[in-house]
Amino acid sequence: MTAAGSRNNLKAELAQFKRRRIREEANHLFYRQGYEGTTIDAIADKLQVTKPFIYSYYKNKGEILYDIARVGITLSSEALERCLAIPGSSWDQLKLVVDEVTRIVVQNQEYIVVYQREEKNLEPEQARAIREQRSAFDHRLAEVLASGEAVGEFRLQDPPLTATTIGGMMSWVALWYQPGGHWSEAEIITHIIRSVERLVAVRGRQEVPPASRPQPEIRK
Amino acid sequence: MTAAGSRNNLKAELAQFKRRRIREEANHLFYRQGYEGTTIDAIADKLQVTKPFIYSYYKNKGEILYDIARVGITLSSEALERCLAIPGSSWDQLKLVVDEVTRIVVQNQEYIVVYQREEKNLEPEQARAIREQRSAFDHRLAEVLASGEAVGEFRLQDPPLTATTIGGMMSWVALWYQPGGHWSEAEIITHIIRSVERLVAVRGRQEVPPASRPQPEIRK
DNA sequence: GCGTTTGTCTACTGGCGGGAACTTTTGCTT
DNA sequence: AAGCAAAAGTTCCCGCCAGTAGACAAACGC
Repeated sequence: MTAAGSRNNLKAELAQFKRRRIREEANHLFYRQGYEGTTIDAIADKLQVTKPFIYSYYKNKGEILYDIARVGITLSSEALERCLAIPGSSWDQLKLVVDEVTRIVVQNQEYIVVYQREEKNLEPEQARAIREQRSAFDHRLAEVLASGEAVGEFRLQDPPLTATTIGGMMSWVALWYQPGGHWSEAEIITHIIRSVERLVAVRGRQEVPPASRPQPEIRK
Repeated sequence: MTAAGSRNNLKAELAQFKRRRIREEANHLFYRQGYEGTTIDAIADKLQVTKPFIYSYYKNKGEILYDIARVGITLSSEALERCLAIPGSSWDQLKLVVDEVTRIVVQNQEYIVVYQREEKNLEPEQARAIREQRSAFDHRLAEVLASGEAVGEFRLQDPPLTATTIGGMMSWVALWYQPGGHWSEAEIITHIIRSVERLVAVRGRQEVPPASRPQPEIRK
Protein backbone atom coordinates (compact mmCIF):
# COMPACT_ATOMS: atom_id res chain seq x y z
CA MET A 1 0.00 0.00 0.00
CA THR A 2 1.08 3.52 -0.53
CA ALA A 3 1.67 5.71 2.49
CA ALA A 4 -1.60 7.55 2.08
CA GLY A 5 -2.45 6.58 5.63
CA SER A 6 -1.55 9.62 7.70
CA ARG A 7 -3.23 13.01 7.35
CA ASN A 8 -0.45 14.07 5.06
CA ASN A 9 -1.33 16.84 2.77
CA LEU A 10 1.20 19.56 2.46
CA LYS A 11 -1.34 21.82 0.82
CA ALA A 12 -3.65 21.61 3.80
CA GLU A 13 -0.77 22.05 6.19
CA LEU A 14 0.31 25.17 4.41
CA ALA A 15 -3.19 26.61 4.59
CA GLN A 16 -3.25 25.84 8.29
CA PHE A 17 0.11 27.49 8.67
CA LYS A 18 -1.09 30.64 6.97
CA ARG A 19 -4.17 30.78 9.13
CA ARG A 20 -2.03 30.35 12.19
CA ARG A 21 0.27 33.18 11.20
CA ILE A 22 -2.66 35.47 10.50
CA ARG A 23 -4.12 34.55 13.86
CA GLU A 24 -0.82 35.18 15.62
CA GLU A 25 -0.27 38.59 14.16
CA ALA A 26 -3.88 39.57 14.65
CA ASN A 27 -3.67 38.47 18.25
CA HIS A 28 -0.56 40.54 18.83
CA LEU A 29 -2.24 43.60 17.44
CA PHE A 30 -5.51 42.98 19.28
CA TYR A 31 -3.51 42.59 22.46
CA ARG A 32 -1.74 45.87 22.02
CA GLN A 33 -4.36 48.04 20.30
CA GLY A 34 -7.63 46.27 20.94
CA TYR A 35 -9.88 44.52 18.47
CA GLU A 36 -11.63 47.62 17.24
CA GLY A 37 -8.42 49.58 17.12
CA THR A 38 -6.89 47.11 14.71
CA THR A 39 -7.64 47.18 11.00
CA ILE A 40 -7.38 44.26 8.64
CA ASP A 41 -4.94 46.33 6.65
CA ALA A 42 -2.72 46.59 9.69
CA ILE A 43 -2.67 42.81 10.01
CA ALA A 44 -1.94 42.49 6.32
CA ASP A 45 0.92 44.97 6.57
CA LYS A 46 2.49 43.03 9.41
CA LEU A 47 2.52 39.92 7.29
CA GLN A 48 3.48 41.80 4.15
CA VAL A 49 0.44 40.59 2.30
CA THR A 50 -2.73 42.24 1.05
CA LYS A 51 -6.21 42.44 2.47
CA PRO A 52 -7.81 40.00 0.01
CA PHE A 53 -5.19 37.47 1.02
CA ILE A 54 -6.50 37.56 4.57
CA TYR A 55 -10.07 37.32 3.41
CA SER A 56 -9.23 34.17 1.51
CA TYR A 57 -8.28 32.49 4.76
CA TYR A 58 -10.83 34.05 7.09
CA LYS A 59 -14.43 34.82 6.29
CA ASN A 60 -14.33 38.08 8.20
CA LYS A 61 -12.72 39.87 11.10
CA GLY A 62 -15.02 38.23 13.59
CA GLU A 63 -13.84 34.79 12.53
CA ILE A 64 -10.30 35.74 13.39
CA LEU A 65 -11.34 36.84 16.84
CA TYR A 66 -13.35 33.68 17.30
CA ASP A 67 -10.37 31.59 16.35
CA ILE A 68 -8.23 33.48 18.82
CA ALA A 69 -10.81 33.18 21.55
CA ARG A 70 -10.94 29.41 21.19
CA VAL A 71 -7.21 28.82 21.50
CA GLY A 72 -7.07 28.67 25.28
CA ILE A 73 -10.06 26.47 25.95
CA THR A 74 -9.32 24.19 23.02
CA LEU A 75 -5.79 23.47 24.13
CA SER A 76 -6.93 23.11 27.72
CA SER A 77 -9.70 20.66 26.90
CA GLU A 78 -7.34 18.57 24.83
CA ALA A 79 -4.82 18.55 27.65
CA LEU A 80 -7.50 17.62 30.14
CA GLU A 81 -8.59 14.59 28.17
CA ARG A 82 -5.02 13.58 27.54
CA CYS A 83 -4.21 13.72 31.26
CA LEU A 84 -7.31 11.85 32.33
CA ALA A 85 -6.46 9.08 29.91
CA ILE A 86 -3.32 8.36 31.92
CA PRO A 87 -3.96 5.96 34.79
CA GLY A 88 -3.21 7.11 38.32
CA SER A 89 -4.81 8.31 41.52
CA SER A 90 -7.16 11.29 41.39
CA TRP A 91 -4.47 13.51 42.82
CA ASP A 92 -1.96 12.28 40.26
CA GLN A 93 -4.39 13.13 37.51
CA LEU A 94 -5.39 16.46 38.98
CA LYS A 95 -1.76 17.41 39.41
CA LEU A 96 -1.07 16.49 35.81
CA VAL A 97 -4.01 18.55 34.60
CA VAL A 98 -3.09 21.61 36.62
CA ASP A 99 0.49 21.38 35.46
CA GLU A 100 -0.35 21.15 31.79
CA VAL A 101 -3.20 23.62 31.76
CA THR A 102 -1.29 26.22 33.73
CA ARG A 103 1.56 25.81 31.29
CA ILE A 104 -0.88 26.38 28.46
CA VAL A 105 -2.16 29.53 30.10
CA VAL A 106 1.33 30.87 30.60
CA GLN A 107 2.46 30.05 27.11
CA ASN A 108 -0.68 31.44 25.49
CA GLN A 109 -1.11 34.35 27.81
CA GLU A 110 -1.89 36.91 25.13
CA TYR A 111 -4.55 34.78 23.49
CA ILE A 112 -6.32 34.32 26.77
CA VAL A 113 -6.18 37.98 27.68
CA VAL A 114 -7.52 38.98 24.29
CA TYR A 115 -10.38 36.54 24.69
CA GLN A 116 -11.30 37.96 28.06
CA ARG A 117 -11.07 41.56 26.90
CA GLU A 118 -12.82 41.13 23.60
CA GLU A 119 -15.46 38.57 24.39
CA LYS A 120 -18.01 41.34 23.95
CA ASN A 121 -17.06 41.58 20.28
CA LEU A 122 -17.85 37.96 19.58
CA GLU A 123 -21.09 36.98 17.92
CA PRO A 124 -23.49 35.87 20.65
CA GLU A 125 -23.59 32.40 19.18
CA GLN A 126 -19.80 32.14 19.18
CA ALA A 127 -19.51 33.44 22.71
CA ARG A 128 -22.08 30.93 23.82
CA ALA A 129 -20.22 28.04 22.18
CA ILE A 130 -17.02 28.96 23.95
CA ARG A 131 -18.70 29.41 27.31
CA GLU A 132 -20.25 26.03 26.86
CA GLN A 133 -16.89 24.46 26.18
CA ARG A 134 -15.49 26.11 29.27
CA SER A 135 -18.35 24.81 31.29
CA ALA A 136 -17.75 21.31 29.95
CA PHE A 137 -14.15 21.63 31.08
CA ASP A 138 -15.20 22.58 34.59
CA HIS A 139 -17.72 19.79 34.64
CA ARG A 140 -15.12 17.23 33.66
CA LEU A 141 -12.76 18.56 36.29
CA ALA A 142 -15.52 18.34 38.89
CA GLU A 143 -15.88 14.65 38.13
CA VAL A 144 -12.26 14.10 39.02
CA LEU A 145 -12.74 16.00 42.25
CA ALA A 146 -15.88 14.06 43.07
CA SER A 147 -14.28 10.72 42.43
CA GLY A 148 -11.23 11.71 44.45
CA GLU A 149 -13.52 12.69 47.26
CA ALA A 150 -15.42 9.44 46.98
CA VAL A 151 -12.31 7.39 47.64
CA GLY A 152 -11.30 9.71 50.46
CA GLU A 153 -8.36 11.18 48.62
CA PHE A 154 -9.70 14.73 48.68
CA ARG A 155 -11.73 16.54 51.26
CA LEU A 156 -13.81 19.39 49.83
CA GLN A 157 -17.23 20.97 50.05
CA ASP A 158 -18.62 21.19 46.59
CA PRO A 159 -16.91 19.61 43.60
CA PRO A 160 -18.49 21.75 40.86
CA LEU A 161 -17.75 24.96 42.72
CA THR A 162 -14.22 23.91 43.52
CA ALA A 163 -13.67 22.92 39.90
CA THR A 164 -14.72 26.37 38.77
CA THR A 165 -12.47 27.92 41.37
CA ILE A 166 -9.50 25.90 40.15
CA GLY A 167 -10.29 26.81 36.56
CA GLY A 168 -10.38 30.42 37.60
CA MET A 169 -7.07 30.23 39.42
CA MET A 170 -5.41 28.92 36.32
CA SER A 171 -7.04 31.36 33.91
CA TRP A 172 -6.27 34.24 36.18
CA VAL A 173 -2.58 33.62 35.73
CA ALA A 174 -2.86 35.05 32.22
CA LEU A 175 -3.71 38.43 33.67
CA TRP A 176 -0.58 38.87 35.72
CA TYR A 177 2.05 36.64 34.17
CA GLN A 178 4.67 38.41 32.12
CA PRO A 179 7.37 36.60 30.17
CA GLY A 180 10.69 37.48 31.70
CA GLY A 181 8.97 38.93 34.71
CA HIS A 182 9.48 38.24 38.38
CA TRP A 183 8.15 34.67 38.32
CA SER A 184 9.25 31.98 35.94
CA GLU A 185 6.86 29.59 34.28
CA ALA A 186 8.09 26.75 36.49
CA GLU A 187 7.62 28.76 39.68
CA ILE A 188 4.09 29.67 38.73
CA ILE A 189 3.16 26.11 37.89
CA THR A 190 4.57 24.85 41.16
CA HIS A 191 2.74 27.55 43.04
CA ILE A 192 -0.60 26.77 41.44
CA ILE A 193 -0.18 23.05 42.00
CA ARG A 194 0.51 23.69 45.70
CA SER A 195 -2.50 25.99 45.94
CA VAL A 196 -4.74 23.38 44.37
CA GLU A 197 -3.31 20.79 46.73
CA ARG A 198 -4.54 22.87 49.64
CA LEU A 199 -7.90 23.54 48.05
CA VAL A 200 -8.66 19.86 47.77
CA ALA A 201 -6.91 18.97 51.03
CA VAL A 202 -4.98 16.03 49.62
CA ARG A 203 -4.45 13.29 52.17
CA GLY A 204 -0.87 12.29 52.86
CA ARG A 205 0.22 15.65 51.56
CA GLN A 206 3.81 15.84 50.50
CA GLU A 207 5.68 18.79 49.15
CA VAL A 208 5.61 19.16 45.42
CA PRO A 209 9.21 19.30 44.29
CA PRO A 210 10.07 22.39 42.31
CA ALA A 211 9.43 21.77 38.65
CA SER A 212 12.53 20.65 36.82
CA ARG A 213 13.01 23.34 34.26
CA PRO A 214 11.07 25.94 32.40
CA GLN A 215 10.33 24.71 28.96
CA PRO A 216 12.52 26.14 26.25
CA GLU A 217 10.52 28.33 23.89
CA ILE A 218 8.24 26.22 21.81
CA ARG A 219 8.76 28.28 18.74
CA LYS A 220 9.86 31.76 17.96
CA MET B 1 7.46 53.69 11.30
CA THR B 2 5.94 50.65 9.66
CA ALA B 3 6.37 47.33 11.31
CA ALA B 4 9.03 46.23 8.88
CA GLY B 5 11.33 45.66 11.83
CA SER B 6 10.89 42.00 12.70
CA ARG B 7 11.86 39.13 10.43
CA ASN B 8 8.38 39.13 9.03
CA ASN B 9 8.14 37.62 5.67
CA LEU B 10 5.42 35.11 5.20
CA LYS B 11 7.00 33.98 1.96
CA ALA B 12 10.23 33.07 3.66
CA GLU B 13 8.43 31.44 6.53
CA LEU B 14 6.48 29.28 4.14
CA ALA B 15 9.64 28.21 2.38
CA GLN B 16 11.20 27.31 5.71
CA PHE B 17 8.10 25.38 6.61
CA LYS B 18 8.24 23.39 3.40
CA ARG B 19 11.89 22.56 3.90
CA ARG B 20 11.14 21.44 7.41
CA ARG B 21 8.35 19.16 6.30
CA ILE B 22 10.51 17.66 3.58
CA ARG B 23 13.25 17.09 6.12
CA GLU B 24 10.85 15.50 8.58
CA GLU B 25 9.37 13.05 6.13
CA ALA B 26 12.75 12.25 4.63
CA ASN B 27 14.11 11.61 8.10
CA HIS B 28 11.27 9.26 8.92
CA LEU B 29 11.89 7.28 5.79
CA PHE B 30 15.66 7.26 6.21
CA TYR B 31 15.13 6.03 9.75
CA ARG B 32 12.96 3.16 8.66
CA GLN B 33 14.44 2.18 5.29
CA GLY B 34 17.87 3.73 5.24
CA TYR B 35 19.15 6.58 3.10
CA GLU B 36 19.88 4.49 0.04
CA GLY B 37 16.67 2.56 0.41
CA THR B 38 14.63 5.73 0.19
CA THR B 39 13.82 7.37 -3.13
CA ILE B 40 13.01 10.98 -3.67
CA ASP B 41 9.74 9.81 -5.15
CA ALA B 42 8.89 8.08 -1.90
CA ILE B 43 9.45 11.31 0.00
CA ALA B 44 7.39 13.18 -2.55
CA ASP B 45 4.57 10.66 -2.27
CA LYS B 46 4.46 11.02 1.48
CA LEU B 47 3.96 14.74 1.10
CA GLN B 48 1.67 14.35 -1.88
CA VAL B 49 3.88 16.48 -4.08
CA THR B 50 6.16 15.74 -7.01
CA LYS B 51 9.85 15.18 -7.25
CA PRO B 52 10.64 18.55 -8.82
CA PHE B 53 8.91 20.20 -5.91
CA ILE B 54 11.48 18.72 -3.59
CA TYR B 55 14.32 19.76 -5.84
CA SER B 56 13.15 23.33 -5.68
CA TYR B 57 13.78 23.30 -1.94
CA TYR B 58 16.82 21.06 -1.77
CA LYS B 59 19.69 21.03 -4.21
CA ASN B 60 19.88 17.25 -4.12
CA LYS B 61 19.34 14.23 -1.96
CA GLY B 62 22.64 14.75 -0.15
CA GLU B 63 21.56 18.18 1.00
CA ILE B 64 18.55 16.70 2.70
CA LEU B 65 20.74 14.26 4.57
CA TYR B 66 23.13 17.02 5.51
CA ASP B 67 20.29 19.08 6.88
CA ILE B 68 19.08 16.12 8.90
CA ALA B 69 22.53 15.37 10.17
CA ARG B 70 22.98 18.89 11.50
CA VAL B 71 19.76 19.01 13.48
CA GLY B 72 21.11 17.43 16.65
CA ILE B 73 24.37 19.33 16.96
CA THR B 74 22.82 22.61 15.89
CA LEU B 75 20.11 22.49 18.52
CA SER B 76 22.60 21.29 21.11
CA SER B 77 25.10 24.05 20.41
CA GLU B 78 22.38 26.65 20.62
CA ALA B 79 21.16 25.22 23.91
CA LEU B 80 24.70 25.14 25.25
CA GLU B 81 25.29 28.81 24.56
CA ARG B 82 21.89 29.72 25.92
CA CYS B 83 22.59 27.87 29.16
CA LEU B 84 26.05 29.29 29.61
CA ALA B 85 24.65 32.78 29.23
CA ILE B 86 22.64 32.26 32.42
CA PRO B 87 24.61 33.17 35.51
CA GLY B 88 25.18 30.51 38.13
CA SER B 89 27.76 28.13 39.55
CA SER B 90 29.51 25.73 37.22
CA TRP B 91 27.35 22.91 38.46
CA ASP B 92 24.20 24.94 37.93
CA GLN B 93 25.25 25.60 34.39
CA LEU B 94 26.35 22.07 33.72
CA LYS B 95 23.09 20.73 35.09
CA LEU B 96 21.16 23.10 32.86
CA VAL B 97 23.14 22.04 29.81
CA VAL B 98 22.75 18.35 30.47
CA ASP B 99 19.04 18.80 31.05
CA GLU B 100 18.41 20.70 27.85
CA VAL B 101 20.72 18.74 25.63
CA THR B 102 19.45 15.39 26.84
CA ARG B 103 15.93 16.61 26.19
CA ILE B 104 16.99 17.57 22.68
CA VAL B 105 18.45 14.13 22.11
CA VAL B 106 15.29 12.45 23.32
CA GLN B 107 12.99 14.65 21.31
CA ASN B 108 15.05 14.39 18.15
CA GLN B 109 16.02 10.81 18.59
CA GLU B 110 15.38 9.77 15.00
CA TYR B 111 17.41 12.62 13.54
CA ILE B 112 20.36 11.67 15.67
CA VAL B 113 20.16 8.02 14.87
CA VAL B 114 19.94 8.74 11.17
CA TYR B 115 22.99 10.94 11.42
CA GLN B 116 24.98 8.22 13.12
CA ARG B 117 23.89 5.53 10.71
CA GLU B 118 24.23 7.52 7.53
CA GLU B 119 27.27 9.64 8.21
CA LYS B 120 29.07 7.56 5.61
CA ASN B 121 26.73 8.91 2.95
CA LEU B 122 27.61 12.54 3.66
CA GLU B 123 30.01 14.39 1.44
CA PRO B 124 33.41 14.34 3.16
CA GLU B 125 33.33 18.09 3.46
CA GLN B 126 29.93 18.04 5.11
CA ALA B 127 30.89 15.27 7.48
CA ARG B 128 33.99 17.23 8.45
CA ALA B 129 31.97 20.38 9.16
CA ILE B 130 29.65 18.53 11.46
CA ARG B 131 32.42 16.75 13.29
CA GLU B 132 34.07 20.10 13.78
CA GLN B 133 30.92 21.54 15.28
CA ARG B 134 30.68 18.59 17.61
CA SER B 135 34.22 19.05 18.67
CA ALA B 136 33.55 22.73 19.36
CA PHE B 137 30.67 21.66 21.56
CA ASP B 138 32.90 19.33 23.56
CA HIS B 139 35.54 21.99 23.83
CA ARG B 140 33.10 24.50 25.20
CA LEU B 141 31.81 21.97 27.68
CA ALA B 142 35.36 21.21 28.77
CA GLU B 143 35.82 24.87 29.63
CA VAL B 144 32.92 24.66 32.05
CA LEU B 145 34.41 21.58 33.62
CA ALA B 146 37.82 23.18 33.88
CA SER B 147 36.50 26.32 35.48
CA GLY B 148 34.39 24.30 37.90
CA GLU B 149 37.46 22.32 38.79
CA ALA B 150 39.47 25.50 39.26
CA VAL B 151 37.11 26.78 41.93
CA GLY B 152 37.00 23.36 43.57
CA GLU B 153 33.43 22.67 42.60
CA PHE B 154 34.28 19.60 40.56
CA ARG B 155 36.92 16.97 41.03
CA LEU B 156 37.93 15.26 37.81
CA GLN B 157 40.95 14.00 35.91
CA ASP B 158 40.89 15.48 32.49
CA PRO B 159 38.31 18.09 31.44
CA PRO B 160 38.46 17.51 27.67
CA LEU B 161 38.16 13.78 28.07
CA THR B 162 35.34 14.07 30.58
CA ALA B 163 33.54 16.53 28.31
CA THR B 164 33.66 14.05 25.47
CA THR B 165 32.44 11.34 27.79
CA ILE B 166 29.48 13.44 28.86
CA GLY B 167 28.69 14.30 25.26
CA GLY B 168 28.78 10.61 24.47
CA MET B 169 26.48 9.72 27.35
CA MET B 170 23.91 12.15 26.09
CA SER B 171 24.18 11.18 22.42
CA TRP B 172 24.03 7.53 23.31
CA VAL B 173 20.54 7.99 24.68
CA ALA B 174 19.26 8.33 21.13
CA LEU B 175 20.21 4.73 20.47
CA TRP B 176 18.11 3.17 23.18
CA TYR B 177 15.37 5.65 23.94
CA GLN B 178 11.96 4.79 22.57
CA PRO B 179 8.96 7.06 22.87
CA GLY B 180 6.39 5.32 25.01
CA GLY B 181 8.99 2.82 26.12
CA HIS B 182 10.04 1.77 29.58
CA TRP B 183 11.63 5.06 30.56
CA SER B 184 10.02 8.45 30.25
CA GLU B 185 11.82 11.51 29.02
CA ALA B 186 11.89 12.94 32.53
CA GLU B 187 13.32 9.78 34.04
CA ILE B 188 16.06 9.66 31.48
CA ILE B 189 17.00 13.26 31.98
CA THR B 190 17.13 12.83 35.73
CA HIS B 191 19.23 9.73 35.34
CA ILE B 192 21.74 11.39 33.06
CA ILE B 193 22.02 14.41 35.32
CA ARG B 194 22.75 12.13 38.26
CA SER B 195 25.32 10.23 36.27
CA VAL B 196 27.06 13.42 35.27
CA GLU B 197 26.96 14.56 38.87
CA ARG B 198 28.98 11.50 39.81
CA LEU B 199 31.35 11.87 36.90
CA VAL B 200 32.39 15.33 37.99
CA ALA B 201 32.13 14.54 41.71
CA VAL B 202 30.17 17.64 42.63
CA ARG B 203 30.98 18.88 46.12
CA GLY B 204 28.04 19.17 48.53
CA ARG B 205 26.16 16.73 46.41
CA GLN B 206 22.43 16.72 46.90
CA GLU B 207 19.89 14.54 45.23
CA VAL B 208 18.45 15.89 42.03
CA PRO B 209 14.67 15.94 42.48
CA PRO B 210 12.78 14.00 39.85
CA ALA B 211 12.02 16.23 36.92
CA SER B 212 8.56 17.73 37.06
CA ARG B 213 6.91 16.49 33.93
CA PRO B 214 7.69 15.17 30.51
CA GLN B 215 7.13 17.88 27.98
CA PRO B 216 3.97 17.56 25.98
CA GLU B 217 4.64 16.92 22.34
CA ILE B 218 6.06 19.98 20.71
CA ARG B 219 4.06 19.57 17.59
CA LYS B 220 2.32 16.84 15.74
C1' DG C 1 -23.03 63.99 5.65
C1' DC C 2 -17.91 62.83 6.02
C1' DG C 3 -14.18 59.93 7.03
C1' DT C 4 -12.84 55.50 8.03
C1' DT C 5 -13.05 50.62 7.75
C1' DT C 6 -15.03 46.35 6.30
C1' DG C 7 -15.71 43.33 2.80
C1' DT C 8 -16.01 42.46 -2.45
C1' DC C 9 -14.94 42.52 -7.29
C1' DT C 10 -11.98 42.60 -11.47
C1' DA C 11 -8.07 42.31 -14.15
C1' DC C 12 -3.40 40.91 -14.02
C1' DT C 13 0.96 38.52 -13.32
C1' DG C 14 5.00 36.01 -11.55
C1' DG C 15 6.53 32.25 -9.86
C1' DC C 16 5.11 27.73 -7.95
C1' DG C 17 4.71 23.15 -8.87
C1' DG C 18 3.88 19.34 -12.13
C1' DG C 19 4.63 16.70 -16.65
C1' DA C 20 7.88 14.77 -18.93
C1' DA C 21 12.46 14.33 -20.72
C1' DC C 22 17.22 13.55 -19.83
C1' DT C 23 21.20 11.43 -17.27
C1' DT C 24 23.24 8.33 -14.21
C1' DT C 25 23.22 4.28 -11.44
C1' DT C 26 21.74 -0.29 -10.35
C1' DG C 27 21.21 -4.81 -11.01
C1' DC C 28 19.83 -8.59 -13.93
C1' DT C 29 20.91 -11.79 -17.81
C1' DT C 30 23.76 -14.18 -20.52
C1' DA D 1 32.43 -9.06 -17.87
C1' DA D 2 29.63 -6.90 -20.97
C1' DG D 3 25.26 -5.26 -22.24
C1' DC D 4 20.86 -3.79 -21.37
C1' DA D 5 16.58 -2.73 -19.11
C1' DA D 6 14.67 -0.59 -15.25
C1' DA D 7 14.88 2.53 -11.65
C1' DA D 8 16.48 6.50 -9.49
C1' DG D 9 18.51 11.18 -9.61
C1' DT D 10 18.32 15.65 -11.80
C1' DT D 11 16.68 19.26 -14.92
C1' DC D 12 13.77 21.77 -18.23
C1' DC D 13 9.85 24.11 -19.46
C1' DC D 14 5.37 25.90 -19.28
C1' DG D 15 0.38 26.41 -17.63
C1' DC D 16 -2.11 27.95 -14.17
C1' DC D 17 -3.62 29.93 -10.11
C1' DA D 18 -2.36 32.15 -5.61
C1' DG D 19 -1.89 36.38 -4.39
C1' DT D 20 -1.66 41.61 -5.84
C1' DA D 21 -3.19 46.13 -7.03
C1' DG D 22 -6.67 49.03 -6.75
C1' DA D 23 -11.06 50.63 -6.82
C1' DC D 24 -15.51 50.61 -4.77
C1' DA D 25 -20.13 49.58 -2.25
C1' DA D 26 -21.92 49.11 2.19
C1' DA D 27 -21.75 49.92 6.99
C1' DC D 28 -20.41 52.30 10.82
C1' DG D 29 -19.16 55.98 14.15
C1' DC D 30 -18.71 60.93 14.96
